[in-house]
Amino acid sequence: MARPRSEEKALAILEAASSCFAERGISASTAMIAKHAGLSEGTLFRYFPSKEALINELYLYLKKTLCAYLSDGFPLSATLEQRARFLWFSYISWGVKNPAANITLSHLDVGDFITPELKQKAAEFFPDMGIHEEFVQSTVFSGLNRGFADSVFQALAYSTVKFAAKDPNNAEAYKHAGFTVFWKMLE
Amino acid sequence: MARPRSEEKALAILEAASSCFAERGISASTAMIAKHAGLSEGTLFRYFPSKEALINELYLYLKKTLCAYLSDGFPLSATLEQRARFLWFSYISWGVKNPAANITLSHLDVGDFITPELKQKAAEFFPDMGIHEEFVQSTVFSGLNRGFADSVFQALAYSTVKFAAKDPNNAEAYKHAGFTVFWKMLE
Amino acid sequence: MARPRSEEKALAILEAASSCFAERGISASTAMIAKHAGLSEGTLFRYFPSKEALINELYLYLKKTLCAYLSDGFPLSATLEQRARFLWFSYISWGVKNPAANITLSHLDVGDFITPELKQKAAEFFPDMGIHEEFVQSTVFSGLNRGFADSVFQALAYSTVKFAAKDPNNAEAYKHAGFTVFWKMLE
Amino acid sequence: MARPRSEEKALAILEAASSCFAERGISASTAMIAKHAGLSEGTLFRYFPSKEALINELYLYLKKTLCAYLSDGFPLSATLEQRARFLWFSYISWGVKNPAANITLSHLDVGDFITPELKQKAAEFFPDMGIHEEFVQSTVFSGLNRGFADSVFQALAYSTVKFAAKDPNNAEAYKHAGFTVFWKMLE
DNA sequence: AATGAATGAGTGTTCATTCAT
DNA sequence: AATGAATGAACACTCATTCAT
Repeated sequence: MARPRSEEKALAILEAASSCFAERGISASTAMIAKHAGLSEGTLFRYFPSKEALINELYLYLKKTLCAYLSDGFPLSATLEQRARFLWFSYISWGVKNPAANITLSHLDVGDFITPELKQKAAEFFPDMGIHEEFVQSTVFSGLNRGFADSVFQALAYSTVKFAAKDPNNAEAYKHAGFTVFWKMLE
Repeated sequence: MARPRSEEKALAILEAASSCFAERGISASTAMIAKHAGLSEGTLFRYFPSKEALINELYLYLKKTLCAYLSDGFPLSATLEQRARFLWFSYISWGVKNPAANITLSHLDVGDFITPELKQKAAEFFPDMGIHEEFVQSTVFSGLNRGFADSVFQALAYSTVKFAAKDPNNAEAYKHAGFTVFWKMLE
Repeated sequence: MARPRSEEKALAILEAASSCFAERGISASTAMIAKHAGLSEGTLFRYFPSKEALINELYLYLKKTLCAYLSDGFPLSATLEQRARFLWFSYISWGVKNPAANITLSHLDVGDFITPELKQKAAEFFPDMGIHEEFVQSTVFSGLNRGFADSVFQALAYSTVKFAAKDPNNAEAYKHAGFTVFWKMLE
Repeated sequence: MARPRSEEKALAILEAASSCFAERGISASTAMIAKHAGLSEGTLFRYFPSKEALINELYLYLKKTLCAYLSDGFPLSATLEQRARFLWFSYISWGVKNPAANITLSHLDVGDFITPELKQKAAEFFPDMGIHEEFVQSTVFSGLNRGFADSVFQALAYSTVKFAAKDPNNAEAYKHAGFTVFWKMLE
């Protein structure tokens, strides 16, 4: 099952999977995904040996994409609040711009599709923004498993994106409320 | 008269569904659920006319159970902090004692399986604890859709339960961290 | 499986079966039939040992009922045309008054649910109206299996009832057209 | 390119459906049909998206086949009697040669499986043989719904085929008797 | 390398029939 | 005698995966 060369097709499948999973849940069929990608049913399996493998790769792909977005322009040497603010609003902005990706990621993060190992691996993509350390040393989370803060942060972000997307007129209010909560957690 | 329909079996199905959904997601099969409940496949459908109906009833059942747990001993006339504290620790305690129920509820609350109407109905089971109002009028959430605060609260609670259950030695620490965040949101 | 005494309930089941089969085809469920008869699912099987037996008894019941209707007032010693006319218009009248029975009988007569032996037995219920002989000796059907004439007659009658019921304004025209064809067959 | 979808298999399914429906009625299972066609259950649904669609296509297929048979050698400019005679004997001959098709068509024509629209569409396959007009304007049927004449004709033909097939020694006699009735209806 | 036809286990659901009550 | 809960085989249909082309 040597991976064929067309990176473009692999990407098309990942994007199609993201949008199908967002629309129909993880039970969206491989046939539907292949069709959305403009490929035939069998071809999908030349790029991903199984649906499970596709799901895993999709998880990594989405996290990488998100991570690249967050890194772009990140003010590494700014104050903590400035960095946190940048992180938060970038995160939400990505979610609002990529609703399918956001929904799919929330499905994948909540379900049992992704092994803890893979989640750990994905977490490592995130550049050192000097925030995690603050998080872990904050009054609230000090001494606890780093994943806990992540988990709370993500859940907060998913909810914020969901409500901002559903009620665009108040999007800014949701974003700021979310940030307020986030910032309180760091204090 | 024929054998009466047994409430016990309906409960067995609901419990089996909760544990199967927790383990396999909502796509766990009705056959698997029936087997876990110790019944034949057909019997499940005498108690619940469809999988969808089972899911809806399970949602109400779990919310009711949770609600009863929270109401038990609730200090109606205590200070806000005392009430919030009771609510939080009861919530987490229930989740830790009923991990399958907690996971299943998180699946149901995040997915599209339950209609907003049913969610609303379930929300009405909860006794008036004088907390919602504070929540909604708090500095953070004032003016926003009430569902947003709920959603954030629940996400926080689910994460807390998850980590407390996974790492029982530090359970207390997670619970207190979670409460701290919760309380900050109310201020 | 001794037949219980309540003849009334057996009749209720037969009538319910007739109306359910008319509405839903022979695949109407025994549960539905029992419900229409005002009985519980299991009770049906105390009166008829199986669905197949019910179908067979229903066939005989409907044919008997029809036959009694045709016999009522039959002018045994009138001319052939008068007898034929009476037979025809009675037949159609019964069908129009008992649409469910008519539809159910047409289902049973056309399918393979009823054995030829039973059909033969049912045919013998019909009183000697001195018409069959004419039929068999008519120019058209002389020398052929008596069932052939029956079959054609019934098909003609079913069609006539169907169209008369569907288009009541022209019911009389259909009846007379049907009779004309019938009469031509006897000449 | 992958294996092309084989017209042969679609035909095998249609033929299998025809024979299963003839034997067991329209409730014959898709599994049985697939097995008779020498295919797996799933394959049937690649050729026909649902049982209902299969039934509809089968109806059209059988009507088309019958129509092609009737058209072959039809003496378009002969006298009415000659045309009627050709039509009748061809019809019966086709039915006798294709007993399953004849039985299946009779089930489909009498039941509620085929929409009036589809029946209308199938009727249009039949070439203009200049007989319908005579039929509809005949003394007997003039002024009545065209479907009535059709219905009577078909019922007559189905009965004739049934008896001719069951009693081959007298097949000719049944055919001629049937034609006599048909012809009387046209006069 | 790409295709899509073929597969068969699996899905939610129905139903004739049995049997404990 | 009557009930209706319980059953499990059967149903129409889906789908991840394989493989001939």
